[in-house]
Amino acid sequence: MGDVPEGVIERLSTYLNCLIKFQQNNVETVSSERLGASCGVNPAEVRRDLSYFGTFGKKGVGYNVKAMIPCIQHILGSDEPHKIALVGAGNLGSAVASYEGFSQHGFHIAAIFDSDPAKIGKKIGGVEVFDVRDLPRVAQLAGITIGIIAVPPSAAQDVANLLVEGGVSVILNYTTALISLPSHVQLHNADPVQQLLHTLYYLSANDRSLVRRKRVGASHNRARHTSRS
Amino acid sequence: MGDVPEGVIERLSTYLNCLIKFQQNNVETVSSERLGASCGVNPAEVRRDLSYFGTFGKKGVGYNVKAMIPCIQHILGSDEPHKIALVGAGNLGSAVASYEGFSQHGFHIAAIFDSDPAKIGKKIGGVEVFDVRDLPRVAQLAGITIGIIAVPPSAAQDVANLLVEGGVSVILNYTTALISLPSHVQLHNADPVQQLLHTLYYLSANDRSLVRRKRVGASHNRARHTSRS
DNA sequence: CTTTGTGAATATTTTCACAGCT
DNA sequence: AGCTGTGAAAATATTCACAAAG
Repeated sequence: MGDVPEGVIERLSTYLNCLIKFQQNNVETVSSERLGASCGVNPAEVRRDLSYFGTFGKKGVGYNVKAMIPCIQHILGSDEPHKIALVGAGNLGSAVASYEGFSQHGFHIAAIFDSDPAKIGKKIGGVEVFDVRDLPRVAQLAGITIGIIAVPPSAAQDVANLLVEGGVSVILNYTTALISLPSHVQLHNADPVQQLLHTLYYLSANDRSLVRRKRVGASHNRARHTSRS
Repeated sequence: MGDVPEGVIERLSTYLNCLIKFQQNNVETVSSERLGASCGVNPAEVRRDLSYFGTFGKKGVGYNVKAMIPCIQHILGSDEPHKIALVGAGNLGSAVASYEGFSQHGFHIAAIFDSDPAKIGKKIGGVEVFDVRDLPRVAQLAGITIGIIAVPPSAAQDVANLLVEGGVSVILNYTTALISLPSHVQLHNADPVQQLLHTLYYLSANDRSLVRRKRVGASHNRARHTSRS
């Protein structure tokens, strides 16, 4: 009953990142050992992760970097273009809008939305700012599939509703607000506070637990990594 | 040999968030069922997660919202203040600097760093911008434990090295760059592209896999959530 | 000799299901 | 009657270890 584990998909996007870096350094082939090392993943896990989708390597040689990249892009779906609606043209919105990394992976900010009349009609990074009330109409018209919420937390749920109405499939939420969504829409929380919070636990030796623990001060140290959200 | 699973810690910060929202709505007690529902987590998992750290609930009643919050804060370590060094005073840096959510959880941006002479010496959100070359010295002096990288990707590794030299324990990386770090420093990647990439896989029906799959078009739909990072 | 792809073994995480407290 | 806390079961995920390929 084993489908592709969620972790596999997360790691795949990490592998893709690494492979792109390898390519930039003119590395032609990588072994699962090398790829794993650069992502903080066990080599056997790299091999199994890839084996869910086919066989990509040459025994005795490894994986061809150049050939691998479009394969993973295809698996993830980043070989097709995806249109983004960015909501919120404030500080954070502007940062996201001016972020160069999107286009490299087929993402395209198609429209920006805000409620501030002073911003509506202007352009940010070459993209027009629309009235947020027009969001559902514009999003549907433009075929937007991804929404990014970069507004104050108090407005986040309203914005989420408009995005759903506009037909998006994925919402990336940069606020601390808790968002409720119909189950066919994916929610991904990217609030920096949330992200920092759970790293704190691993900071100082764990005498934090309020109950006697099994192994105290044990080794949770094999190069702690994280990515996801 | 089972220590506290990493997932538990991630969920804990989600529970905290939910509990704070419940408190704002004057909810006095929550059952694991209710808390779980609002976080997208199975009630039994909520109970087990909490049980790693003690017993917090009353049988037949549930968990006291007000009492629970400081407990989780203590477990995570967010009851103590934490100083942040923010590197990069551009668009993204400014967005992070003006983010109100930090202080609520004991985070405090103690210093901002940039390499642009035009920015050095100015203030952003009341915090002074220092020369990035002074980072190690200033960070050590101020007792900074967390570094946030919000510079162009090409400078990210250099910045990371300076942060390590400055003695930070956690680095939140907002760039696409791959960062190498000594194993005693926690790395957390928060690149929005990475975050979006792996959601794509779940977007359209999965005919993406390059090999025949077991159950095609199966149900991966129990209200897909994400947070971590 | 090197490195893949994968059955089988391990380890971890989640969920069930229920005894026991309030 | 309602809900927690937790053994035991089930489900998932990771890692080992090796046959087969280049």
